[in-house]
Amino acid sequence: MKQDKVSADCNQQGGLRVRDRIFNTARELFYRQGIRAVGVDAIASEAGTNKMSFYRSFASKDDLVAECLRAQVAESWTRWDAALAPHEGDARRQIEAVFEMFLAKACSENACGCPLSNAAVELREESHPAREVIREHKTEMRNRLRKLAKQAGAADADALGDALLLLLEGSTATRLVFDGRNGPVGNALAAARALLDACLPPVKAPRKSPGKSPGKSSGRRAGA
Amino acid sequence: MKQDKVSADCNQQGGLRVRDRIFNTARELFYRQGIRAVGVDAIASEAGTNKMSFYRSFASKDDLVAECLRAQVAESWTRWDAALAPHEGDARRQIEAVFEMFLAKACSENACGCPLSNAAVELREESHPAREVIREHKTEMRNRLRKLAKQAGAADADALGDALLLLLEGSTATRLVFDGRNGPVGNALAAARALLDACLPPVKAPRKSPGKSPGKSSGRRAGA
DNA sequence: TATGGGTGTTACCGGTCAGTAACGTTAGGC
DNA sequence: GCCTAACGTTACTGACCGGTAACACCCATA
Repeated sequence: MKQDKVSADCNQQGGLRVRDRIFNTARELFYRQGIRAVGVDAIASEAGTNKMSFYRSFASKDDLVAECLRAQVAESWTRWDAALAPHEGDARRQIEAVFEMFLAKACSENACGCPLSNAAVELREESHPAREVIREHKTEMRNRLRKLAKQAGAADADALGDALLLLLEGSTATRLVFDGRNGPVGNALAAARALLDACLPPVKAPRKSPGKSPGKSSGRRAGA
Repeated sequence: MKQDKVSADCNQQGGLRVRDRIFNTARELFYRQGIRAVGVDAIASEAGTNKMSFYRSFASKDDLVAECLRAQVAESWTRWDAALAPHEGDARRQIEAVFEMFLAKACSENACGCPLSNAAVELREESHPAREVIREHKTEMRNRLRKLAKQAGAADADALGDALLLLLEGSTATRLVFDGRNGPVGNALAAARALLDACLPPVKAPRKSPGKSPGKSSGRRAGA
């Protein structure tokens, strides 16, 4: 009857199936406003449909949440691998590339933290299907950073990997309070470089004199 | 009538006024389960009273939330100052002391992140009275860290201060996913020390040889 | 003894939440 | 033309939410 797609949803996802429209809309709303703050009705109507179609596509809101986070995880690793690819064999450069990619996203205009970390704050019940997704992803992230640190030659690779993880997590977390331009995130890459300089063995060919502050160290430590 | 304090609340706050019992209970519940997950009814009954007494003491739930966070801020600075006091005049040692205090709390058994940062995730509406409290506190924390970095002699004190802030924020944030014993928080202090070693000018009297990994560096860099 | 502040109790309001039932409508493939 | 799957629409449930009204009570103080 009145199912005119005129108003529909402002975002152009006209060609998509209802399920996909709901899914995309949910991800956006969950991220922008928070999971608990967004109701099923709001998702459905924002997606240009209604609650019944919602429940024809998803068993429950909790299931949808978990699925949204799984999609987030997949996209995250896609970006991660894409950042690594150009620097195969140079683990330190790969770490920097991951940081650059990660921080670029964290700094972007409308970013408001990491969807997974935010969900961990909002969904505390251990039984929530999202918690497993979150824990698995963060554990994998930790393992990958530690592995990169090891490949880069760190004496204590686990410690360095964890330090890098803390910087990344801190960067996303602070974006809910500070803006991307003037906030502390702007100094995250320099901090990572300073940490790499401090924890990685010197490289053969010195290129620049070592900077004494994280704000200036962009090359590798020249050697003892 | 049946206002026997027998069952009351399991925590022993029998002598306290209703308002204080509600306040303490709310802080605990908000922190443990999340702000949006805890209703006014739950707070009141857990405090051994009822909703009417709640609204005789607090204008609204939002007001209570803001007041809980303000109390959190006050306690936070008290701990902060107490950590600094024994090391007056030694800014680097003060930074380490702040980290030790902060991380001890973050690592403790039942810790689940920073109440302020968590609230920033849950309460996104810019008009919420809690947001001002959060922003002000995090800004102050950033300023204090930058100031300490400057006093410690960092060439780029703002960058170092921000790096330290990111480590602290990352430490609390990851506690919602990892446990305190085996999680990345365990390497936060070493990371901070490595950063200080890298960014601070060498101290006069060398005490130990500089560690190459954040896991081992506990003294200061010995000199050029 | 009288007063009043702090408190408990019950019942209620309007709104929103997640989730469901029953029924119509549309469009595509056969 | 018919069948089926996808989708829209309306109406509903039961629970919970934040917040309020009205009244009863206890106890300290004056």
